Amino acid sequence: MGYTKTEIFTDEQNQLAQLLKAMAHPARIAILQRILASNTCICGDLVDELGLAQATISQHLKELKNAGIIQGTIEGVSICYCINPVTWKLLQNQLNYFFSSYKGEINCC
Amino acid sequence: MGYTKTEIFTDEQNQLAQLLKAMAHPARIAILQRILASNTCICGDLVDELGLAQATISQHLKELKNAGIIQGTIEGVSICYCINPVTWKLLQNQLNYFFSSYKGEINCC
DNA sequence: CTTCATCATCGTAATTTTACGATTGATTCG
DNA sequence: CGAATCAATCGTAAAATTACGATGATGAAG
Repeated sequence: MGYTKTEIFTDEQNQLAQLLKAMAHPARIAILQRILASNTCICGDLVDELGLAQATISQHLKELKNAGIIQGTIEGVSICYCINPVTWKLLQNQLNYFFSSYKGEINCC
Repeated sequence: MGYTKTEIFTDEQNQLAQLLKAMAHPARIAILQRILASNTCICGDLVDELGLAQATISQHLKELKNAGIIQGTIEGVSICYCINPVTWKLLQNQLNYFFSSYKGEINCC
């Protein structure tokens, strides 16, 4: 064992877990905050701003890209990343749905 | 290496990442959905409903509890879990703040 | 007190994640 | 073309995660 048993869960559960996992690292939170803040896209500035090696940043960007949360386009010699609006909206909706199903603390525990 | 360099990130970034990580597994999503659905708390029903071993469920519950997302109280022979309203609200606020800072797709990429 | 039921913990194996140096690929500039 | 720059990829080591059987602890029931 050691791998996640995705086959016993619903597609929705797996998808939400995958999106959350892609965000669940402080470096990737920082990258997303940076992209959200400077609406214009960024690139290897991250290597200077965060204290991580270029290979590591690239790896984190790849994970965010694989999850569909960000997208990148070539901009001359550098690469420009920004939010993927489709996935972003989807994740937002999933989370809204999730949190809205909490009906407050109804005398339990 | 192989460990996360938490010291180079802000407390907020680390905290949000930790909460998301606690949720970022389909089994834990399923557990939370189950707790949210049946507002009354549950226990080892999860072992029957999800297709995972008892030790595995217990481990997932422990992670959710360590992150402060759920809390459990002893209820006779079984244990009753439910949402920790404080952390739940905190996470919701953090995420709302996060998503609200997205200003739509402004011609980039 | 003994047995049963429920859950936590221990120990362990397989896998994944995190991080980085080194290298490669692509594009711009001189 | 050659040098420089930026980013991806490769290879690898350390650590964390996932899963489960076995065992231990605690309270209920007889």
